[in-house]
Amino acid sequence: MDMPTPPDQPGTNADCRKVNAIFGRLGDKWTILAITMLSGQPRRFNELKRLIGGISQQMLTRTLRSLERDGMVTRQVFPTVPPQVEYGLTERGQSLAIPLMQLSMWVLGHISDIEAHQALYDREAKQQRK
Amino acid sequence: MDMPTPPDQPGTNADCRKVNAIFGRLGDKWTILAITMLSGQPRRFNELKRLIGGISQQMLTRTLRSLERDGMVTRQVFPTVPPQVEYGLTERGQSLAIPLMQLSMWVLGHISDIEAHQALYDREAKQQRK
DNA sequence: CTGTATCCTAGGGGATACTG
DNA sequence: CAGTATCCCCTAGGATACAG
Repeated sequence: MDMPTPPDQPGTNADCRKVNAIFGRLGDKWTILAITMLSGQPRRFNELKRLIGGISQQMLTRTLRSLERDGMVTRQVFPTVPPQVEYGLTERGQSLAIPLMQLSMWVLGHISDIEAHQALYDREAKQQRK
Repeated sequence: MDMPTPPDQPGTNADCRKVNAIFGRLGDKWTILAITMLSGQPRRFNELKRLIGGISQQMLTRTLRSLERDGMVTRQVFPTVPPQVEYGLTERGQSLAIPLMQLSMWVLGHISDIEAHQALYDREAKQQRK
């Protein structure tokens, strides 16, 4: 019984919020790459690391943990002598991969146009201020 | 003729990189919300601000500038006495909105499952360590 | 091989005040 | 009303060292 009006901001539709939270995940530096590399076949930790390329051990661990927490990825440990851990997409992870790939395709199809537009924009901006 | 092997990291497919870069944009705190609010009809600055809710003036400006730079959004200034600026989606912006909405639908359809899985995961993790 | 613990930095993002 | 300029904080993410 405290807040008169702003308990929930105007257009802050709860749905939009949630969607955005997940997009934040997907948009982080490695998540999409990881999902992509896992679609099709399960992969071992270092195999993933090589495939992704440029990711630090720690970030790969973090990324995979988050995905595991979301139920997107399974983690199976084989207690062999040098321990092996295999990661794979869950059903949910695979179903996510579908709209994800569609969006990826859109980006790939438009990326050169976008980059051209950025270059143009930057050129105009530079001229304006000097 | 310099670099023997690592000029481009292993799996660092250039395509994946580019897709990821755009996803970083989409995943930032406000971009998706802004695109969503602009789909359907153009909006004025403060109108957008109200609709989105919780966004600072500066972040709205930055977000819109980025979208403009990418050619997703148009900006039209009406030199009225209190200046008015209207933002709208370009054709490219509208075409992006399509796969974006599909992904949003996926998230909305799975968000409760995901949250449940997270809660479960957190509970198990907590028990394990204490 | 896989994972955790530290430490550190760059930049995203908020608040506020000021301008045309 | 729309936008810029400052200042400041917090956290994503890298490097490194260590452990099972």
